[in-house]
Amino acid sequence: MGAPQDSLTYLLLKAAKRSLAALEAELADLDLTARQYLLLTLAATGKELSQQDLAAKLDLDPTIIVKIVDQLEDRGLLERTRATDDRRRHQLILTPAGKQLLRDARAREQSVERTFPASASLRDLLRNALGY
Amino acid sequence: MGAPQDSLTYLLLKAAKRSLAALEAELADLDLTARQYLLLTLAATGKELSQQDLAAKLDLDPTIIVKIVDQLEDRGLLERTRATDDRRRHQLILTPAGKQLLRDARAREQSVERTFPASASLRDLLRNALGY
DNA sequence: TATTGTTATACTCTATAACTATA
DNA sequence: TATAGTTATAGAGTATAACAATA
Repeated sequence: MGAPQDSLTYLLLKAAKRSLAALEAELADLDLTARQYLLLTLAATGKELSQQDLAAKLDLDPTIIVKIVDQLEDRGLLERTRATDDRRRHQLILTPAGKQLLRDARAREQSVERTFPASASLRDLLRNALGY
Repeated sequence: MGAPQDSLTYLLLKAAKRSLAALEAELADLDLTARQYLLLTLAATGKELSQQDLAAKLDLDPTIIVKIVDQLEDRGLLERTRATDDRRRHQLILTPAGKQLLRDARAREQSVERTFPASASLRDLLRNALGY
C-alpha cells in the first residue's frame, strides 16, 4: 500500500494522458487535434447543443469553444447557423468535408484503441462509472 | 456508434478530471494539491528517485518538480539531501510532519475513491493496462 | 433581466535556455 | 562531455470581464 499506482486518480491521469497522446499522434496526419475531433463528434450527434453545452461536455471554457469552432469553420469542416427556436444559439452543422474527415478520424481512433489493453471492458466500466 | 462516450480517450479524460476534482476537494482541507500529494507519495516510497524520475512518473517538466518540492520543503514536509552515491542528485526525505500529513491525505483519498463506482475493478484494469 | 456568443485583455501555467555543480 | 538541479524568461494556454444580440 501507498505506492502511487494504488491511487485511482494517478492511474486515470496516466491512462488518460497515454490515450490522448496516442490519439493525437494518430490524428496528426489529418491535421486534427483531439479536441477538434471530439468537438466534431459532439456536433455530429445531431442534438441541438449550444456552444455552452459543448463547453460543459468537453470540460472547457466557452471561450475556448469559440476558438475551436473558428478553426473548424475556417477549414470548411462545419458551419455556424442560427438555431430557429432560439436565435441566440448557434447550431453547428458539419459540411460534407467535415463528415468525411470525421469518418476517417473515427476509423483511426478505433484502430488506436485496439492497441490499448482491455479497452472494451475498460470502456464499459468507465461508461457505467460516469453514468452514460 | 459515434457518440463521444464511445471514445475511450473521452471517457478517460472525463473520469480523470472527475477523480482529480474530487481528490483536490478532499485534500483542500490539508492545503495540499493533488500534485503535491502524489509527489509526496512517490518520495515516500523510499526508492532513490531523482527529481527527473519524479518528472517522468508524474508527466511533468523537471522545472515544475523543482517548484513543487520548494513548496513542500518550505512547509517543512520534506527535505532535500544530497544523494551519497551521486552528489548531483537530491534525495527527498519526508519529515515527521510530512509523513503524518501523507497518512491523513491517504485516508482521505481512500474515502473519496470509495465513492467512485467500481473503483476496485477499475484500478485493477488500469494497472494492467499501464503495466504496473 | 438573463443568456448566448464574441472579443480583448490579463493571468496562470508550462517549457526553453542558460547556468552551477557534480560526474 | 554529459547529467542533475536551478533560475529567469519567453511562450502557450486559459480565464475574466465587458459587449452586442436575443430571449
